[in-house]
Amino acid sequence: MSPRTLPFDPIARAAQLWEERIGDSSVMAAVTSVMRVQQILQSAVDAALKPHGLTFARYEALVLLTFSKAGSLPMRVMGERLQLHPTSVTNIVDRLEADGLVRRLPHPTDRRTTLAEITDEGRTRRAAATEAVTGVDFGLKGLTERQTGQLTDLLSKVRKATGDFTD
Amino acid sequence: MSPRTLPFDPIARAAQLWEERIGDSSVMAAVTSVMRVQQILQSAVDAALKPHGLTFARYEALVLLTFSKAGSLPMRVMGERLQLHPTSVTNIVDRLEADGLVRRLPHPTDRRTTLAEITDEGRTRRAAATEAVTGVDFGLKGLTERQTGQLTDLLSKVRKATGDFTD
DNA sequence: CCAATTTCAGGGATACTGATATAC
DNA sequence: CGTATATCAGTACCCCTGAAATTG
Repeated sequence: MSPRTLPFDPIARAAQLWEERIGDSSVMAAVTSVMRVQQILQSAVDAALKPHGLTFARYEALVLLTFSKAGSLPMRVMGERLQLHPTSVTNIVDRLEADGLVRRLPHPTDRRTTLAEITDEGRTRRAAATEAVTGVDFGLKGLTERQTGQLTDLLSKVRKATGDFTD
Repeated sequence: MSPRTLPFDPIARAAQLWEERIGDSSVMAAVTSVMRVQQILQSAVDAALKPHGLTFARYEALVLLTFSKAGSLPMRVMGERLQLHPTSVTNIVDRLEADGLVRRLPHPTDRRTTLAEITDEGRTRRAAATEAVTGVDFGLKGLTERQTGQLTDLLSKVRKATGDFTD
């Protein structure tokens, strides 16, 4: 495996060269930074969830169902909220159902739609997994509470501008 | 396909419920935001690169080689700079070489290592791809230049705190 | 003998396309 | 009839593990 630490900031170095050869580097540096930090967070979260048999995507699905009033949601709605492709929802619910964390139910009035309902075991697993990920701060380090909020705010501007939501 | 736009911010809503049921939500909101924005940027960049037959990972490799003095680097070094697994470097160089954008060369003194050298066609492709990605601002919208810099700074704190680099 | 570099085989995760069955 | 929901088959991409071959 490659050394995990470089003696310089590779993004800052790339930005400098980009500036000399191509042009303004601020957007490129920001985008590359998001990509890299996402990798860091993803691997930290996945490592914390692995002992619980969950990936981040499946964990998010469990959390979403936990927060729903009836403990169940149409799969289409899950896809909307989690921004997942319909086939990805099918796959995630498949795995969760195989592990007994979720149960498929027919929708009471619309027979096209399928509800995914969290099971008792799913709720237990979700609680344990939450302890695991919060215990490592989701892999997020180096920011004050205020800076953490600033990061969320900046990213929400991006999400809003790209049509992720309106309000 | 699900509607691409929700009439509310799903992360803000999740954060509110998290706060009521679990506890402080600032870290969870920031991490979820990074994940979501990364998806948005990745798909925007990949869409811009697709007509040029490149993924973002392969594009980054081309840029790295373009910036190197000799137009070539040991594959191990590419992995370090791009934070890629050795097998991922092999795969990426495989694809680039199959497209004639990169060439494998023996290292002059260390016969264990292989150099990847960008070809003339690779340089041409890299330039065209750069126009494509900068033309859509790498998918990054909604931030002023100053906010873009703030985002990079905040994320660099995270990268440094997690050992991505030292300086 | 041990370490470094690269490759290969194989598996896991997610995203997408296109097609299908069912139901509104 | 057209639309919506979910599934399935197949593909692509990237990551990782473990093992091997070559060389330092």
